[in-house]
Amino acid sequence: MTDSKTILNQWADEGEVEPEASYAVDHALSSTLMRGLEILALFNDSVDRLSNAEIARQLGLNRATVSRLCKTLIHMGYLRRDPKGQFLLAPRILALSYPVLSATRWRHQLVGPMREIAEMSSGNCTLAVISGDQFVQVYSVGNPTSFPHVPEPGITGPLHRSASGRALLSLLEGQDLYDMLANLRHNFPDEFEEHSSLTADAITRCRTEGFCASYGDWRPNIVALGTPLGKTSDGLYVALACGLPRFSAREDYVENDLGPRMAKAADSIRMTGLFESPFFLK
Amino acid sequence: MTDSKTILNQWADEGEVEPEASYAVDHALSSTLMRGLEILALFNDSVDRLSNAEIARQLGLNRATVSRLCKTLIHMGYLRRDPKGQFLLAPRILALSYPVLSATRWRHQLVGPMREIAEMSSGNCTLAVISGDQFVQVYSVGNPTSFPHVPEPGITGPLHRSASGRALLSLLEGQDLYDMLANLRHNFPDEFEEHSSLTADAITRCRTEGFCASYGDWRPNIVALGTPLGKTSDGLYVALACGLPRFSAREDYVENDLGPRMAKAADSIRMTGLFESPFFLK
DNA sequence: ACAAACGTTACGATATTTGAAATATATAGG
DNA sequence: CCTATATATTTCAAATATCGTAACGTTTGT
Repeated sequence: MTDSKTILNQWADEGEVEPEASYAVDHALSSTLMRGLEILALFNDSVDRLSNAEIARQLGLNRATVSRLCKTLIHMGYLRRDPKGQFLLAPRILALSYPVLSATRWRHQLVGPMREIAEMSSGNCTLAVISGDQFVQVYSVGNPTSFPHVPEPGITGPLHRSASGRALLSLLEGQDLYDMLANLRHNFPDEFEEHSSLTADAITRCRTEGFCASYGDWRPNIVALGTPLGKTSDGLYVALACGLPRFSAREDYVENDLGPRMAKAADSIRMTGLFESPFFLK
Repeated sequence: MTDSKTILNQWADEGEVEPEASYAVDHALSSTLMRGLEILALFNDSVDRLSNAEIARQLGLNRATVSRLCKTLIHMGYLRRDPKGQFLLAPRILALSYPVLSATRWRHQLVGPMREIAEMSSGNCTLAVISGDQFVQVYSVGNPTSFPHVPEPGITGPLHRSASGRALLSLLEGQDLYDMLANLRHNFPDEFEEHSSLTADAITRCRTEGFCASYGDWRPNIVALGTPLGKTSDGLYVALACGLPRFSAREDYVENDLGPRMAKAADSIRMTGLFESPFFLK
């Protein structure tokens, strides 16, 4: 424990990441565009429709401003209105994602192995990549009904607090990892501290044993295993994870059976040459 | 043929749709936001990376402007740069889609029937909804490798020139259909004329026989069958389609075997009560 | 029926965005 | 290797697009 703390501190202890930026309004950025995108990002799993006033409240904007921005978003086809006048995301928003999906054709080759993992864990298996300081789920197989959330492409989550995320972090090397951790610490000061030793352990474990486990660190009722895959030719870091309901996950089984098997699956996926091997395996 | 022309003309012949708008800069819309979104929309199946200059050229913007907008998009996490400095969509863009996908939970109940259709046609089966004047594919099953494109959520296509689109059009009633057709004619004058009789026939056929066929009207080498499903509780029009390579699609088989079977499949899907039945079946 | 909350439009002030020009960096060609 | 061309970013002042106030019309709820 002290050991792992030390490792993490070594990596990302002192020093401000961005001396002053990030909260101050950066005059090199376009605030109108940001606000428009922030409106789109307000929608999520549980909030699928929003009123003008609600948007204004949440973003601290004037109602008139929101009205105009939403009108623009509707004009562009990314928003629609329900009969009551509330705003909804329009399906056309999927079109923005299409190029990302079609650029990850390699994904299809992982369907087989992922199915196997999902079956052997009686849970689901997901594929995630790093985007910014989050992981983004790109694909998933398995039974969705047994989960509190809907595992679909586009779910995002914290890199330092989930099995997927930690497996992804383990792929970062030297300065890259340092920067990312510093960034995470900066953005989630409390949370980061709370999970720092678990995160450090998980990273180390991914590198030595090929997998890591999270017992509800992110979604309370889900036990997850993560395993790093590598980096694609266009620079995406990729990891696999599998998740199962907490009640059906005996620790002994997870650590000594499922974990090693996932590591093995990852090994054989890497054999295909789809990814640049992690630095710690070279 | 003259018959079908008449039908269509009846629906949407004379009259300008929007007296003057649509090309003139609408001062009620936010141009900065539009430009930012237009940048994201430049990416597609074949164009996965763009330079600043290329973006500026395509959108007719100053390079400095593009630089700032892209910086903003990167800051928001929706764009990234490759080693050469070119811009790429970041996976985080998938996160915008997630609420749309998770809102269409009913989709999971169609997986079974869709698999069957894909198998019996030795092609693929796709689920599409209307968004604006396009259809958007929401889900697909089947073998992707035999196709020239990658069938993934997010593909968009023309409502008047594809089996999916025509099946969706058949669901629109009265004024709604009239408006949509007028809109399509306005946006694609030549194309619309060229396909008008086929479109009219297809709509009629969907309503009477439950399906329509397109022999390469959209993707030249693909024969597609479309069948209307209905309207979801939150107002989305939904249709199924199946596509197969042209060479393996004998017309007799398509018309007299596959088509009726798709119509039958659609019927039994409608029995589940997931959708509000089409007006022409009430 | 009234009050309160909401959504949209108009309009003037102003803050944000824009494009030109300059700088810096990269790429290609001779 | 150097020059020439293309590209990306920054600065800055001008301009204009955006914002918020206020007013209006609607809806909702008491």
